Amino acid sequence: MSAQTSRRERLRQATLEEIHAAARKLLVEQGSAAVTINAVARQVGMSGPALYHYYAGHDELVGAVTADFFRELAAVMERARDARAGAPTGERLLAVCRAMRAWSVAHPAEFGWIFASTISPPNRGAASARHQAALRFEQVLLDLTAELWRNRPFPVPDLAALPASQREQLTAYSAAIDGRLPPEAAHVFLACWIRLYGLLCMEVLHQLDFAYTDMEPVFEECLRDLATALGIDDTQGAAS
Amino acid sequence: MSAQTSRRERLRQATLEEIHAAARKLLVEQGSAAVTINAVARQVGMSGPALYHYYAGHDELVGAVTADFFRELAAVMERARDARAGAPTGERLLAVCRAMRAWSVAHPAEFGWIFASTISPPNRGAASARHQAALRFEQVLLDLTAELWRNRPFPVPDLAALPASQREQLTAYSAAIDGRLPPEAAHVFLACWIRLYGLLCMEVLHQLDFAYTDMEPVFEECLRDLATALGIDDTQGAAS
DNA sequence: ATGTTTCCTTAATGGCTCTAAGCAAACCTA
DNA sequence: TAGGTTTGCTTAGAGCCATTAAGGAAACAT
Repeated sequence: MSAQTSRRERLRQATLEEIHAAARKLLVEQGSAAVTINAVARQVGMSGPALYHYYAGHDELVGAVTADFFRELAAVMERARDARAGAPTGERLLAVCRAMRAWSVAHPAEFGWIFASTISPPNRGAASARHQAALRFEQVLLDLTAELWRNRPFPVPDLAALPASQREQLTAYSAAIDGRLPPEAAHVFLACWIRLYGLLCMEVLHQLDFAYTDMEPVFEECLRDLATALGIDDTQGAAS
Repeated sequence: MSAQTSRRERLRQATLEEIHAAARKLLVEQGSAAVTINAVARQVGMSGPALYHYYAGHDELVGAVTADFFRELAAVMERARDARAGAPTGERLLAVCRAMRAWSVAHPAEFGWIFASTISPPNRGAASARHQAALRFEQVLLDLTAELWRNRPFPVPDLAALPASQREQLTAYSAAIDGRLPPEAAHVFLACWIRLYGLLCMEVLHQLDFAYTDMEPVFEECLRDLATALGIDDTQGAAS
């Protein structure tokens, strides 16, 4: 294993990229069921079982491609954050949320894989690429929220007033994120996360078509709620 | 076609029930992918293509079973509503929400089919059993909310202050439900619906496992928010 | 120059969806 | 009650899929 990437290694990486691109193309153009080992291999120009030199099976291929999507989404969010490097934290957080929605709406099939997939065993482990990518994704929002908390703590509930079960879970989660948010603040963070993510899922999976087809105003409304909960004074107008 | 159910018809119904039960058993015990035409037929005791006498294909079978789940969920909610026939509307509404969660958590695989499924073309039509069942399901919450609105109108936003797109959509939806809620009230109803359904999806699809494993307190918290939004004074304590 | 590793191939097994062809029992009707 | 028709099933088969096995040829390492 040389430190410098060998020719072989470069070729292999190129092939992997080609495989991922083929899988994504099939997903977007023909839906989830069309992403089969055989179809992907055909698209790439090799036949069938050759793909097993790159992935142990269908589930692993799907996991790798899903991790790609996660990374792409995280990258889009990070870019939105970094594009406003000097701006107030709250403004950056809202921009990140909007970037998240923009990507999700523009890539519904990909978002569907990220969210609606039952996570198959090979991708369940904490070491899996899928999980790593999910962490990075979570991190973007967590970082900004922690920054917000440090700069100007937002209102939090009284920890003692919460049910014991919830208190314990929040304490454990606070520890898991190295105490960057105390349990009470983690409570608010998770509540925001739930509303944001939940709304996006409803939109992308078309659960609200019976009433809403254009969800943009609903999303902005949700964002205003979150801004209030996080003590972001929305002096800059919400983009529309 | 006799008005009285013929012997043939009774047998056919019994077979249909057996098929549905077999499909559900496979779903619950071995997951979504195990529900194949062949496996279901094997379970029922007939072999393969016989099932095509009952359903035109895999999608239609899935749609029929999913509609069953929808109906079962709706029935559970209706029962919760009717068990408190004399009680205040708000209390009944909360009971219905809790019943909805109880069923969903107790039947995650079934809920997954209801929610997380991309709705396949044969089940997309407004006349499909799936859609009918979804309507009945929506109805339970809508009825109670409309009753609430008639008895003691809850606070609503100013329609004129909403974006034009949203205003139009709410007006159309209000008309679609025969004006039982005016557009402003429909706005509040839909906001509640989104939070409730969204949270449930996150829970059942395990999107929050990284922080919460016991979501019961989170759900009760959400319910308190909804009660506030709907002007339900929660004098009776929330069951815990 | 030789042995090893890597990448790919074809062959084959067994499962899946779905169509086609056909048999037998149940039903209606005359 | 004898006739044809409808219904419920069967097996056969085409074409897809995932996955394993066996082997060939090129690239690489020494």
